[in-house]
Amino acid sequence: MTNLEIAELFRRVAAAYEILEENRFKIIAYDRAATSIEHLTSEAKDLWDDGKLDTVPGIGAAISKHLDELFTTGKVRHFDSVMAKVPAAIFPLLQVPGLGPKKSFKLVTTLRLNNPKNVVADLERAAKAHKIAPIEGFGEKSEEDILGNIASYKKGYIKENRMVLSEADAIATLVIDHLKKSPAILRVDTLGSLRRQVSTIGDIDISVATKKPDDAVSWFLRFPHTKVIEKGPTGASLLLVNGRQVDMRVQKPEAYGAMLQYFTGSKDHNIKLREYALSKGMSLNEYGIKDMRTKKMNEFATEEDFYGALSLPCIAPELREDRGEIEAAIRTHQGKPNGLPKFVTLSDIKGDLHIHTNYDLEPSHDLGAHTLEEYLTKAVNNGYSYIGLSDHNPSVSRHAKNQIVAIMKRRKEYYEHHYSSWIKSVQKQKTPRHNLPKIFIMCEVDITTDGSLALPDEAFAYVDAVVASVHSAFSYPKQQMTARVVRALTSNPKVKIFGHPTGRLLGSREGYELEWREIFAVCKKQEIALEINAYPERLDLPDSQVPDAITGEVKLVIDTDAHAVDQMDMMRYGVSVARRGWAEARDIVNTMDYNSFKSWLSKEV
DNA sequence: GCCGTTTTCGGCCCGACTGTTTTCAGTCG
Repeated sequence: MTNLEIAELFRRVAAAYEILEENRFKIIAYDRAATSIEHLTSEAKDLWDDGKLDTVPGIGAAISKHLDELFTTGKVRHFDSVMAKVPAAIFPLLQVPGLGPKKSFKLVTTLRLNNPKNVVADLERAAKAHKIAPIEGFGEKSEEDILGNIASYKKGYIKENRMVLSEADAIATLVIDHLKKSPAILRVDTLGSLRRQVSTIGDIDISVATKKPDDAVSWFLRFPHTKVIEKGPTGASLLLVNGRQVDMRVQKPEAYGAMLQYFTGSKDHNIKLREYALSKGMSLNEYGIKDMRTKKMNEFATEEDFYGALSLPCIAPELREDRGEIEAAIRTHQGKPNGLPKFVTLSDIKGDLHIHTNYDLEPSHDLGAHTLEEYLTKAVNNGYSYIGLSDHNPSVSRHAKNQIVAIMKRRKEYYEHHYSSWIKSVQKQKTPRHNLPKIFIMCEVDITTDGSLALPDEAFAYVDAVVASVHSAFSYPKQQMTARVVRALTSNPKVKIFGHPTGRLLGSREGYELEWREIFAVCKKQEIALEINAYPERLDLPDSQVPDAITGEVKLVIDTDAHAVDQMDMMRYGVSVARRGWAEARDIVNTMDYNSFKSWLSKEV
């Protein structure tokens, strides 16, 4: 039973309780347990195996006992009996936007929709036949809404096209640049998932501090768009030419901090924060903080002041996911250990170890677009001390073993020769040599289906280190996939990086399944770094798994997988992933200076 | 049903929006 299935089960129990008019806090408890299970980074079953289920927030004695039964027998008699008290056809309806337990129950019972398999289609037919409007509590408008919502349900609204971070970033930058040109606008920030640097973004939300809201809104409306979705005194929404939506909210400077905090979220963070505030006699909302005794509302110009009023240090947006950041902030405030992390920053990064040049080694996958010299120039501009040339290995199907060895030898000579020529030419321009980036001759090697590496042993003499990655057969069962990866990671001591470890592609491919605890243990023992691949469609390791890697004492490396020089600037997205995963500079090997990094890379365990 | 830095009992996030209401219930983020 997967975490998502358990969460779904809890939500159904909560819905059944809601219809049965159970204690509403019990309903909330089940909903929270569902969310909590959903957000876990390891399988609940694994935690149960280890007897660690009681560490999961929202899982107490009662639910824990139910999960015992679930993992032992495959079902929970108590849940079955609760859900049997309500019609089974309500559950599919909960997936339709706008329909919750109460409305679903009313519809199912009044219209006698008994078949859970067809209930959505049956409801649609009933709506078209105008059988919904006469039902008590419904009307013409809600009948119409139900039809519209069923349509969007059928389109799969849940997976509706979210953007990758880089796309959202690019759009937001254009809008922000536009807004900053208005004299009425004093400050501009992103909000929501973009500000928290989540891997995928729905709408772009932007806040503006202004004393002249009307001027700010009308200036915003001058940004090129196809449609004004709404506009009012507090903000406006535009549909852009590319089909994306941008919302802008305005607030006066004196109360700007509370709005920024509220709309940055996440929802879970805000809920936890409001609970904490309440325990101190304060009530939070998007306008400020209300003292429960005096009923006085206090306004805050900045987030620092807002959090400060709660006796907390300002929590970085990347951490606001209710993954323990409020508890950590309390400890920081009290001067206790295990407080908020000392974040890694972009300027801590000293090199990029996963770069593809256009040197043609007749590879298994894509070549890069630029020369070694062009990447070196970019590395100078980015202030790097070193780069790693990690082209894909030569194609195995098109070459004999000795040909591959010859290619790798030739390549090493090519890179060394070109690097020394480049150094000489740059030195003629009077740049001191000690500021120039060094190179590591590496290779991104396929992990083949049986777990061997797609590079002959003899060829390892011509590389400093290897990035091992899976590029095929993504649907192997978990055990087999784990054995395959473990074999690859332990087959040669020059394997130092496990590239894009989950294999996911945002919006198009789920990652493959791995027994992570086993992978972490192997990486720790072999001193192999897990890659945080900064490519926006990858962001892999995912941020949710970074804390587990750190707890498992596994080192991380942030790489861009650049196939062109400009892509080296995607490093910041990888840094965001690390920050969201609470990583500090000491957790990340490419924050080391050249000498330390070189000795780490060349250390053979 | 969960939970604890004023609590192991007595609380439990907050407001907006919508539609059907005539003061509120349900849903959402």
